[in-house]
Amino acid sequence: MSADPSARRGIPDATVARLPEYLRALTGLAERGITSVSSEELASAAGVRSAKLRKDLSHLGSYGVRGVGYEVDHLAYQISRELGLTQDWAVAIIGMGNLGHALAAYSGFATRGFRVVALLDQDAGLLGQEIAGLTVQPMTALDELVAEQGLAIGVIATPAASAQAVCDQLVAAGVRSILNFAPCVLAVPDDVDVRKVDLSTELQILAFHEQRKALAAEGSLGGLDGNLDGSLGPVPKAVNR
Amino acid sequence: MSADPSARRGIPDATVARLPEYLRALTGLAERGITSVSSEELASAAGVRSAKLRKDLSHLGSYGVRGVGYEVDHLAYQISRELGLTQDWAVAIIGMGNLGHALAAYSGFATRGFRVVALLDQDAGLLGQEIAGLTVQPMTALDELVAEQGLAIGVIATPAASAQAVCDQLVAAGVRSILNFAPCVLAVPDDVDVRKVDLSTELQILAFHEQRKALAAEGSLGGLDGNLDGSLGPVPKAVNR
DNA sequence: TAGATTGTTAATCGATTAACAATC
DNA sequence: TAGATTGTTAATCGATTAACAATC
Repeated sequence: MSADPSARRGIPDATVARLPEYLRALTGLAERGITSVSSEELASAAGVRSAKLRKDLSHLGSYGVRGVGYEVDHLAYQISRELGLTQDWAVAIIGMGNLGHALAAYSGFATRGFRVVALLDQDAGLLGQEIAGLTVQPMTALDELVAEQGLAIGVIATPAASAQAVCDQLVAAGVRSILNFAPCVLAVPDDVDVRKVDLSTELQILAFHEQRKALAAEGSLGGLDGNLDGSLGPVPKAVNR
Repeated sequence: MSADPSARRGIPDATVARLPEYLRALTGLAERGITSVSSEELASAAGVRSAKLRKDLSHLGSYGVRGVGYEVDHLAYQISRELGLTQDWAVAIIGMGNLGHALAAYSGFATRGFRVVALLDQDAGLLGQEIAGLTVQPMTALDELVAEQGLAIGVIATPAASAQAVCDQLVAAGVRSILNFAPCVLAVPDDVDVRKVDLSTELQILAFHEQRKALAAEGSLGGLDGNLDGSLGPVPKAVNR
């Protein structure tokens, strides 16, 4: 009802998911020396419609100036603050296989706001090994990491078979935010947040649409639309063009 | 209106995004020798409500038996077919840094339905190097890969700065499905599909919720809710518990 | 038949969009 | 003031959910 910041209480999930993209776009503008931006320009940089951008920003407060636009630095700061990036979050990566190894070295994890404080593995063979400047530790180090480093986010990069056990240990140690790269569903208490990144799921979604396109192209070879007659159409003989 | 398979024409995006999880759950059941499953059981394995599962499956057709449930193998096959996994899709990974290297070796990419046929890099220094059984090729190999191997899906694992150029080359070569790991928005024609996997975005979304929890915990120390009086509340002095 | 479970309906909820009054 | 652009409204669209008739 009001536009005041207490409306912050409930920012829609869909909006929260887009804030990082807005922040990235603003950072890019700032680097190019641009100090002011309209919703139209910022939306275009972030790949959304301007109406959606303005609606999203309206959930944070009223940080623009009518007739002028948004001050780049100020808006970036407000979004950072809303996302909780004005502090550093301690992150641990668990599972030092190919993926965990790459994540440890990946710069995406060194973004402002996050600090990788530990690399863990269940395999005794990897312990003590040095990766990206950190020494691989056993899972038993978790309690101490939470108590002394304020570990808040766990990244699971283990095989699916061990992911739930690792997750249980994270939760037992007090970690309440988990990023799961293992291809499986994790069971957690209500107060724990899990986000999942799943490569094969993404590929499968792409495959669905790619198949659609291939079938549509096939159909259009014989006319406007192979199914204008209302039939069920041919058995979809998928092709690799 | 009708339940016939021609309703396949428009499967909601939200449903498509969940099909891979259902398929994974069914594969798991099949491996354990289970041949029949109810919507309640399958939903629980996939981490959704049974009503949502039944609604999702109703978009594919009528593959269950009232009073009995679903035949595991049959349903798995129907979902596979719908997702386009009954054929093999040729995949190329572009950018052989840490992440690309890990993706090349990652088993998630070797899922049934996909075949990594090429690893590409712009850096001449990496060319010829062998990774996971494949030789790193230059970007100029793209046209041939599309023509001769039916390359359909490109995975961009380059730094953000080169992602758009790589994307343009993929599109020019005829690739219409792209999985983007670079932290940037890609501009593509309407007929090209881009899905994005962004590690730092995921972390930032987790940070948002983690901050919420920390503030809620702090607030509840002093009573039921620090803002019952309708004030704007204290300046959120974020803490690392 | 009696019991079980699907597939569908209808209500609810949340997200998107276009339009425009407010206002710099 | 005139021009520009925000923040908000209201309409639309799509997704979720619970309930239940259909039916094995």
